[in-house]
Amino acid sequence: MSESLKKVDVFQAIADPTRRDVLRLLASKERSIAEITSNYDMSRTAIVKHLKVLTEAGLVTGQKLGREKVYHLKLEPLTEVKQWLDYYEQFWHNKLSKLKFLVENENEDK
Amino acid sequence: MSESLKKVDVFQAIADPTRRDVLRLLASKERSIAEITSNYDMSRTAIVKHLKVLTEAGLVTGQKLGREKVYHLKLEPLTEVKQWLDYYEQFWHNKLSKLKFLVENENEDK
DNA sequence: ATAATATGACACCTAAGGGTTTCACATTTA
DNA sequence: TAAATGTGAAACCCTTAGGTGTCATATTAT
Repeated sequence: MSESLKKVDVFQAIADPTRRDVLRLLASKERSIAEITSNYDMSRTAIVKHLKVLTEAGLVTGQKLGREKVYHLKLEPLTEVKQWLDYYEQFWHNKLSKLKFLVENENEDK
Repeated sequence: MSESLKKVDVFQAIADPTRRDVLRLLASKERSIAEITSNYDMSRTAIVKHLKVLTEAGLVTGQKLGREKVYHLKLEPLTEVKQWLDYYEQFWHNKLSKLKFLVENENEDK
């Protein structure tokens, strides 16, 4: 038993474009709430809510340093997404290469 | 110009557990709406809505055969997810292998 | 022809998601 | 110590998500 207090599903956490963008921001370096917020055209409160979701999904953690709270990225939960994707990769190589060809060359069955 | 009429983001489409499960069902074989519905404790109408979302994300397609409508899986949109994940894999191998070790062996920094 | 089956199309409900503003409090900085 | 900065927390709003039930219609099966 460990790390299982995730209140938010990682798939749900990454469903929102803003949240994916925040992850991208934190990938380069850790940032304070104010710093993150400065990148978006929305209120700090809204960003904090997104950070809460990301935190509960285990994708970020925040620690207080003085008066600011600095968030950094945590990649572990992405393994779940990767594993989920891996399941479909078996079909990928069998079918997708063909399908992709068909799609790119459009309506073959017309 | 092709396939770009996706009204629903693939990340949003896979955010719902039921929808991920429907994808899993369709991975084994194509199924009619009634057949899909029989696997869940919810109304056909609800399932149809999920199928609509999946369709608009490009993850499934349905074709009418007689009086039933048969859905089958389409994997292409998952490439977007895969690419997104790949971006983070650069950190994965650098940091995650270590992190994973730390996590699995719990609180090292205590 | 009739009955059973499968789906389509609505109207409707409730909770949750994503956003806002406002105010209070803690911590720096001048 | 006074002002500025960064955050926490609450109340509120609107739209959408996910679900329901009902009725009509098309297609099989008896």
